[in-house]
Amino acid sequence: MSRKAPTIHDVALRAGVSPATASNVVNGNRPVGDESRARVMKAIGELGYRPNRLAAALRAKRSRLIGVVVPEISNVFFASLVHGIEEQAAASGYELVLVSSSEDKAIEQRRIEALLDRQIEGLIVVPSNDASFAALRDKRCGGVPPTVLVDRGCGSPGVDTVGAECAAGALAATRHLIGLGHRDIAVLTPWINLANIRARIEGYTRALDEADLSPRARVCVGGPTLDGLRGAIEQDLHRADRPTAIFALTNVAALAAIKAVRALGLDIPGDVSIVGFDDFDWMCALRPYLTTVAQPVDEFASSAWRLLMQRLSGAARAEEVRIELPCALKVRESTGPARPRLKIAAGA
Amino acid sequence: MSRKAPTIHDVALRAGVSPATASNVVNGNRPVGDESRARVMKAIGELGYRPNRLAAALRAKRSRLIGVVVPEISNVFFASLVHGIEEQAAASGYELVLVSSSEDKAIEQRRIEALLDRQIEGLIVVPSNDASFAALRDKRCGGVPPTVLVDRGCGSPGVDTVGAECAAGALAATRHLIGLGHRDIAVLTPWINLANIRARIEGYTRALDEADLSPRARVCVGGPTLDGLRGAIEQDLHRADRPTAIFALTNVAALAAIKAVRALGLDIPGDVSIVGFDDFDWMCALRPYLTTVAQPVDEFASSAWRLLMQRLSGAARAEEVRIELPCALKVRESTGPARPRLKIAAGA
DNA sequence: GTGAAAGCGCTAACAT
DNA sequence: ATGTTAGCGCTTTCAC
Repeated sequence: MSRKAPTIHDVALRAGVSPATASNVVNGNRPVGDESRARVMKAIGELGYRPNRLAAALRAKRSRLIGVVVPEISNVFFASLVHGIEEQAAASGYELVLVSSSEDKAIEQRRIEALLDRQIEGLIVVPSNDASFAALRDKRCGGVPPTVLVDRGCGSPGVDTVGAECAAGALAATRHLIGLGHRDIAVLTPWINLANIRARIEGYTRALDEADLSPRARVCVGGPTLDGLRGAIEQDLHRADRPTAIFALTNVAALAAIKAVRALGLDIPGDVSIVGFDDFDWMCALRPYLTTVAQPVDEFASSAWRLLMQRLSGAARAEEVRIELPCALKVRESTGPARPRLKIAAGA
Repeated sequence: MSRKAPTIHDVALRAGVSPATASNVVNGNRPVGDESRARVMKAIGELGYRPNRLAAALRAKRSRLIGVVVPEISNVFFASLVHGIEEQAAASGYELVLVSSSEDKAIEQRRIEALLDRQIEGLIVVPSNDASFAALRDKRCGGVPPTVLVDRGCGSPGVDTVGAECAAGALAATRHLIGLGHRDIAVLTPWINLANIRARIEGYTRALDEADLSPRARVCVGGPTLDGLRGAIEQDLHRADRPTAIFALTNVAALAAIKAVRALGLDIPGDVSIVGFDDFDWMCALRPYLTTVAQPVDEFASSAWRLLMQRLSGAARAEEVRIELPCALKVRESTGPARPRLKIAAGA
């Protein structure tokens, strides 16, 4: 901050070449003679020149900035996703501008506008709702940069999407529970208006159907917060015909289910079996290790990046690409055979 | 992307005012007459004008971009920190450019250079090592923007820092263990060359001293990865005089300790008590709920942001500010009375 | 292979 | 209160 930083002009001056040539050795946009190149390199070293990427971006209309939008950075799932994306970005000479929507549609729109104003070249979004992207596109009349939707909004028309085979994952999980003898299986979910969640519910429903258990389907909706989810499932757990198994459709829902079951003094999986969603280290550290439907989050990140780069390089086909990656059911300790319900001990 | 976006020039033209006036209604830098203001607003609406923040930043030399550097985004602690910072940034009209150092000094330097090239106005860094910032400053000969170091590098000269009272936290944790009758308490840590870690070790050592247990101090160093940490503590656990308690100095170390103890078929806290570091939801979901030293991560974020904004506004004093926030020992279920060691069951 | 010149879109001086 | 002008630092025609 002492005296103002040298510009490419200074470099050119010192090297006795034109700014254009200096620029060309820095960016390799066009061939440069060995003689000139050497002198420019020398000048750069002596001056400690660093290019101003802001100016370069303005002129070249290439910011090499990618906007990343997630509902909640502190959610392990999204944090892992961002981690994966950042790795790719660093390797490709891009930087990430990260914003959070807090699961709020209005905030999301506002934050995305901020990203667009910054001339980001592309967008990777876990939208707060399935219609987010369509809304954005409508408002901007098509003036939206290449975008990839991840985890949510999968299959939206006109945009590349990456997601999991949620229905299949949920089907496997529910079958597992039914195979264990469970007949009262509750689903715990933050909401039901997202397609990926609906797919999970559909998988659940299908499994129930197969076993003629459809009438016993029950879905607890608790909102995005831990407390809300916990409250929702606790209510269900208080009923006389309380579920003997809970299928939590997100990692936060799984946490909520565990806490609720504990709070009632019930045993996992003795009284209540639990299947979660997503798979992270802490889920198999303390007991019981959680049975869960693992989503391939690293592949989410790499697929999303690949798709985005294809769009940016113009190498992509006109139609949207829709990637669906398989989930893996990890059977661990939180699920066990169904047992007859005991009353909750008074005062427990 | 259809036809090129309107510029402030177009707005001015349509409103019948000068670009300067249009700019002034957009930015409120100088007062504008009601008449002109209204016409500019109208033009903006009709054209769907959005300012190009890249150009504005270049001209005004104010990017309103803050660089954030963390060792590992997927680590819950850092993810929570970033979450907190992003909230503040959004509220203050800034955006965050997020990079990860992967705990690697060279990568860190490279990524920070990339941030500086983008003319970020400030830097919030969890450095990969205590000397990172000094190295950066040396290399750039003072050409470094306002910076706040968080979690690590606390007390570094010439830079604002935010951290926890690690020694006190560790002292409390170790006293708790000693009070439970433990005499062989191992520390598990990724490394010992970071000041915050050394402070934790110092707190541990002090507590040992108080109880005349100094000769029994043992520190297992396992590197940053879960597997490395787990391997390190497993070795110690295999010894005949294995520890009856483990004090893990990071959340990853805690996870490693738990996994290692489990793998040996030992009970927590029956055979081995564990105290962790940091506090997150999953730590008190599955059993046993983890006793841990909680760092006030949200306050880390808000303090760091406040400090940075003070520097940016010039409202800060010349000397560096050093903030140390208290930790809280959360006593839960993973710590219990020391019991005589039993042999590890053969074949377990 | 190299240079001269024109701006990217915006805002800060300096006018009035 | 408003307009005019210059130029942030860079890249890119277009010449040679």
